[in-house]
Amino acid sequence: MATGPRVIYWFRTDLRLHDSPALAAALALDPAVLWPIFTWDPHYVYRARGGLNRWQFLLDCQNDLSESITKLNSRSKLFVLREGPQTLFPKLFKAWKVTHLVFEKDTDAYARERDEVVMRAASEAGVEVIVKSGRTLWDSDAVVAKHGGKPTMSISQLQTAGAKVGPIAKPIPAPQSLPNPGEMPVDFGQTPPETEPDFNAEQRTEGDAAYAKIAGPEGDFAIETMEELGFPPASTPHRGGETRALGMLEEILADKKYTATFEKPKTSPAAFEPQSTTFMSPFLHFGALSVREFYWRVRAVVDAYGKGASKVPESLLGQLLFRDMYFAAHAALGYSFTQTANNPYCRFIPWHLPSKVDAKTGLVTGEYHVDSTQADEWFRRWKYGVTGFPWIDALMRQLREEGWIHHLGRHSVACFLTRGGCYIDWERGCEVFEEWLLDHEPACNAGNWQWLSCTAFFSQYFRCYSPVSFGQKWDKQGAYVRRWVPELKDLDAKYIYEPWKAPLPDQKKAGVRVTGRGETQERGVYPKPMFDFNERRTACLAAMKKAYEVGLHGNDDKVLDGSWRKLFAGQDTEMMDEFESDQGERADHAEDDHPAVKAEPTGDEITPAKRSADEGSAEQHADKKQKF
DNA sequence: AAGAGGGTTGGTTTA
DNA sequence: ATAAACCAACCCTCT
Repeated sequence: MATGPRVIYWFRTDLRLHDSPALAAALALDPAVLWPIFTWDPHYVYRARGGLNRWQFLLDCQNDLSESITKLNSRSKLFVLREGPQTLFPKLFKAWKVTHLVFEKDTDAYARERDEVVMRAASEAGVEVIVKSGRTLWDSDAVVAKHGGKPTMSISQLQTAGAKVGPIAKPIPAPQSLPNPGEMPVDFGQTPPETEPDFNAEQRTEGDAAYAKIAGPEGDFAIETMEELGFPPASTPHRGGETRALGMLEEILADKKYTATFEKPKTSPAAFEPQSTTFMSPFLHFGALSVREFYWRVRAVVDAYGKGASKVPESLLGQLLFRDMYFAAHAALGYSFTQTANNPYCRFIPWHLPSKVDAKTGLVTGEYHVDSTQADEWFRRWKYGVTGFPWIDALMRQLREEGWIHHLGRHSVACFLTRGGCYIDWERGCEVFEEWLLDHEPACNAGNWQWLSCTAFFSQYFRCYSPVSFGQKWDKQGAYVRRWVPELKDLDAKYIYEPWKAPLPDQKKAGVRVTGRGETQERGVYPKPMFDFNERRTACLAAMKKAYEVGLHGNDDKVLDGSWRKLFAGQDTEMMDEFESDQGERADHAEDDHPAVKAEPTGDEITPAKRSADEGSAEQHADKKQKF
């Protein structure tokens, strides 16, 4: 056996060979053997929401990386072990006689906990751990330290703190060779994963064999397949991998004008095939593209372009700064950054469908209270793209099928679900994005939902996206809507954003009937709008004004113990209805009150009569509130 | 210290 | 057709 360091390089969200400070540090050890491994972590398989499209994208990234590793050393590849890292590593350290464990830092709240456990085990086993920052422009922990331990809540704060950390590191070239892997005995017992609760059970339709054997079905540490995971095929046309990412980057950079003059607010959310933005975000998420490689390559084009180049924050480089801002905010706050409860920086708004919070841990459980069956119906119609507003429905359908929509499209649907329509908790939308986005990043997703819902980062709640006008501004003829809502593809452009206004002869001519509430899959039927948007906008605006006046934040005692309701007493605006513990009380009034909002188990069957009774007028809600 | 100005990305009406 | 003014008015930073 060769002497020298016996190194595990643990790949996680850094599925690349180029510009990897952690991989460079591993190779600098001059290892006698180096095992590039990936551990199949039950947390992501069962406890985090992950849609088929993102699983496919991950597998693409792993396969591409593995091939690239094999090109550098025909005896090596990405070795995948099917067990949680917390239990696996202590066994690997012994069985493989490991001297060093090297990985890239991950500041995600779960990742930190996981890595703490692994590092403790390494310390007990006498294994040296090397962790290098490589996922962001600046080490997020260093940014936080230079920002007084506080989360970065604006671009200027991030820039100021970043400047104190130092210049953004220049990218490191990919290695030219890799050491051989050592022997890989796995004659120890496999610790079975916790499979309950399983947030992804619904999509696991083909029989879960993810953990059947620690080294995979053939015992060769192969990369998983969708079949092995129990998943049907993904629907997205977008494919992952470092090779693809670097190829796409070259194409972007080749268009110097596009790269240098990019202004995010001027890129169209209605553009498709191709989209108007770079589509680099899913690759950044999995680390298939280094953000510093992206930054410095763009920077070179911008610097050479000279006058006329766009500026931070609208520019391409500005977009990368936002990403670092959210990462540093998350690094500072941990789990509380991705929820309202116990988050001092997140405004409390009494939205419908609030998260259930575990009283012991203070963390959201992944379930929510149905305080209003009407709101729950709106939420489902929003999620599945049958709101009756074509612009919103097109976006949600593209998101579901492809795992990606333009940033401004995300603004539209997020505003619509929260402060500009449904008045539903941003955490509900955040969870749907978590499931469906290829580029889902816990920090960026939560941060952007807070931004759009005006609970943090942004507060001009009177700037409200119209589900009609905003789409029209970008796409008068409605090509985007026709692509994603084919029921409407032949409708006159006059009505494409408001099909309910189309006279019957026009509907007939276009082969569509605008009717119902999206409950049917029938061809040639498109639902009526689920509410009068202008009415809802007015109600939401008034409610936001009230919530801002009350001025509570997620960590306020009154929020955590429920006594916040007193501060909203007697007001006449939209807000969270009573639920559960309050239910005995509300039952007393239920008979003579408003039947449509009576607490019912998941009301799929809301009659039209009920619906009109509950159709969210502020007066009705006021009436109801005063009784309590 | 009060007030102006800025804040990646609104909508509608009027000139 | 484009641009400015208005809508009703948020928070934070800077001077």
